This record gives sequence, structure tokens and C-alpha cells, in this order.
Amino acid sequence: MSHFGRTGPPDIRDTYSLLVLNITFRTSADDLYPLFDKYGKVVDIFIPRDRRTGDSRGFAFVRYKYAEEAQKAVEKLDGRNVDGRNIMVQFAKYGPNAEPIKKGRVVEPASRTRFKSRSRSPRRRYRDDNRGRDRRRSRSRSRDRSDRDRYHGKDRDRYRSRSRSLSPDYHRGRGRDRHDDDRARSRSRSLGSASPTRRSPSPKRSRSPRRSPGSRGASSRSRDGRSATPRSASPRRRGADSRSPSPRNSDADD
DNA sequence: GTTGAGCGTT
Repeated sequence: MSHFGRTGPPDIRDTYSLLVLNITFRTSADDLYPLFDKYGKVVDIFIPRDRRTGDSRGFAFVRYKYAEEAQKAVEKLDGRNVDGRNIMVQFAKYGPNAEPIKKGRVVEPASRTRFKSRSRSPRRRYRDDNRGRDRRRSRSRSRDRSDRDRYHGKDRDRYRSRSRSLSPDYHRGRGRDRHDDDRARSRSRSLGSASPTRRSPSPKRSRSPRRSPGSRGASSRSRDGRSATPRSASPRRRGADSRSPSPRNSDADD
């Protein structure tokens, strides 16, 4: 999804990709376009975004028509303050197909390398030999937290259902079974071989042991539409829910 | 609303 072309990469055959790092998460291609376009003909600008969230990942790719212009932009825009943060512009070493770009050859003088060395933090270390996507996973520590949080939300349902849809191997192996197993184990641990007597901590402290996984499970199931059957659980649940007209209003225990 | 090493989409 480029701002110039809605159909993926326009033409990388005669374009030089530049990698812009350290940009703010709110910086968009439109914000970088005028900056890079000033130093050369920008063919296209692409900013990788999260598939789930859709927000910028913190870096962008700027495609130049000529390497010389790209090189110039790298030297000029590299370290430029954008939106409050200094961006880092450098030639992209890898293409979209995980193929090394032969064109975007880094041609920087030795003197400049030294200059950049002291200007740049040594912490920036390219992957030694691993170029797989594993790095991507561990790349976002903070992002992982967000993703994890999301997994606890509603998005999780979407992924799960989708996974099952395009995962014939898991047609009925993992996923649900695993959940069941987990639940079964949980239950078994609750009142199973675990120490039942020892399981009782200070009774006077445990005032609200209402933390039961059943609540979540029921909710999840409802979403699935599998065991909707409100009729089955109706009799019992209705009684509990029907505590509204309960004559016990003096019981302010809760 | 947050975060910060890094390499990309139809």
C-alpha cells in the first residue's frame, strides 16, 4: 500500500530503496515525502504497519529514482529531526522478497564512515548472521505487551477462528482441544489430585472467591455460538440471576 | 494515551 500506488511495490527494478529508522510512530509517508522529495525524485514511500493494529512500526521505506539522489538524501536527511526525533536514513539492504538489493549499494567514503561512527550510537548493531523474521518477534518488546493484551481482548476470537479456517492441520487437533485440556487440568487441579485440604487458605481473608474461570469460559463459548443453548443453563442461571426480586434485601453481605 | 531495535506492502 503505497501512497502512490495501491498495488504493492510499483517498480523496484529502477528504484533505490532507503530505510528510514527512528521515526515517530505518528509520522506518515506524507510527512516524509516533502522531506525526501526535496533531495531527489521520490518514486514511492512505504511505511510498514502492524497487521493487527495498523499503526506505524517506527520506520519507513523511501524509494528514489536515482541512487545519487538517494545517497544525497541519506547524507542530508540522516539524523534530521522529524517530529521531535532524529530519523536515520540508510540504504535498504534487503528487498521485500528477502532478496538483497544489488542496486542500492552503500557507497560512503571511509572518512564519512568514521564521522558517522562517532555520531551514531554503537548500540545499533546489524544482525550478525541471522536475518530471519525471528528478530521481528523479539524486536518489539513493548509491542509484544500490546499484542499480548490484545490477545486477551476480542481480537483473539478473530485470529482463532481464522487460524482454524486456514489450518487444516489443526482442523480439530489443537485449539479447542487444547483449551479443553487446559480447562480440564485446571479443574482437576482445583478439586482433583491436588491437596484439597491444604487448598484452603485463610478463610477469613478469602472474602470473595468469586474468581471462577467459568465466567470467561461461558462468555467465550457464547461467542462461538456452539453451546448457546440458553435453555440448558437457563434453569440454574435464571434462578441465580433472578436474585433481583429476592426478598433478602437485608443481606448486605455482598 | 503508552513503546524505540530494526528492513517492506499487492
